[in-house]
Amino acid sequence: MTGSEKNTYHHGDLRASLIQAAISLLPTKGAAHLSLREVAKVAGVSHTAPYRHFEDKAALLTAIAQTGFEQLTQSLLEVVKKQQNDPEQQLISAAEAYVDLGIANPEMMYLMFGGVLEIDSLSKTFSEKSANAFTGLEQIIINGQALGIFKSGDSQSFAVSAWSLAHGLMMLLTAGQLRDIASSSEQKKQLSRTLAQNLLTGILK
Amino acid sequence: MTGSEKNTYHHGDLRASLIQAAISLLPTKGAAHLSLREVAKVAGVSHTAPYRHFEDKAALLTAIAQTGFEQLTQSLLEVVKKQQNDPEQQLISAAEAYVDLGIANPEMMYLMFGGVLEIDSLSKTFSEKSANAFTGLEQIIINGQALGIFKSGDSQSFAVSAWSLAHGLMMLLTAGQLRDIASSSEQKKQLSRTLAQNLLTGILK
DNA sequence: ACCTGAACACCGTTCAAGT
DNA sequence: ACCTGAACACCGTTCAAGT
Repeated sequence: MTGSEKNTYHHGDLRASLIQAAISLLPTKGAAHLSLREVAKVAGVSHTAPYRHFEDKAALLTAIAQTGFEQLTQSLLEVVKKQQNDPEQQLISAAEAYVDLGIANPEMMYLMFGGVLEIDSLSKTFSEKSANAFTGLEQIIINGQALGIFKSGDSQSFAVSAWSLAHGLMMLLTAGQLRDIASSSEQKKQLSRTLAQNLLTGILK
Repeated sequence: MTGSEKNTYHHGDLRASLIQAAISLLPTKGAAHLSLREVAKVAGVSHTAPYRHFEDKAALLTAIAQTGFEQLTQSLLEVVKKQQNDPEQQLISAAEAYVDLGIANPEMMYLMFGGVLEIDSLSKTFSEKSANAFTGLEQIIINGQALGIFKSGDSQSFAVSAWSLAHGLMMLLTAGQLRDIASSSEQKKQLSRTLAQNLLTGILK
């Protein structure tokens, strides 16, 4: 018992255990109905123990959302690396990765983007994490412009366009608004590629 | 007292009064923290009275969300009518109207799209109301194709593209994710027009 | 330093009872 | 038919107390 085992239950890194417990409950309970007391129970501590590690429930939820933003940033970075020097394909794959994440973790998406958390509470998380994801997108655009593949001009508005398109599709799919159009995972991913293509080539004749 | 006044407080149309009370509380309390007991108090009835008119809290929230979908559908219809036979301008104005609604009612957007309600609970509302909004969009596309302004081809994917773009931008703005790029209402509306333009003309050279 | 248990002010929901 | 009040099983949060 010199450290090879977590000494007992309540010890080690309760903060991390609480985050882990909350993430495990998220898919079944839903972002809107996650209870701090149940998280504590799953972590094996009393319902007041979390207050030594988080100021309140919102602080715990923010910590969870942060892991979601990290996941999102990482998926996008992987996509960019795998399609080196093909900005067109990068944009299509980025949209697909975004939709993929929503399919896999709908309740995490609601937590990150559904207004569960106050905007101010997420401020720091956003500035650091979701800005990174956006910067990745902007780099794809700027690179594509340098290669002469994309139109020159307002790179920021191009990046916001791509982000909005992918984000909107992901949210509409997650909320079930497009279930008449795409129900299976494969249909959803196909739709994300088609939409990215539409943004690339435009719909004007 | 032959009908010119609502007989007393608890009478007339409590169902409508409850919906009205809930809508009035929505902006300040937030979709995530609206309490049925407080709605009842504002409506001037006991906290159990709502159960004569709604099966549960979710049913009340669904009724509120439905008014949101009606508002959305109506704004889009107005836009279409005001820009008759100019599908390009219709698409730009539709995006702007969508963003406008989000600016005016952020908590309503969270209620409609933020995962507060179960998908099944919204099923009927969606089939009837948000399908209408989408049908309006599709009509813009089909009309534009008939006029030779838009590319021929998959009109449905064009409509979903426009919807996703507007929806994503609105949600990102509402959640504060784009506050470094657009903070004032005018900047947000400008951004919506720019993005619609990007979708129209494409970003590929 | 870290955790517990009692306590408080809230919830949503059910049900017998009142008019 | 419609509404009320008590009751139940939950919440988030605070605080004195334990180790």
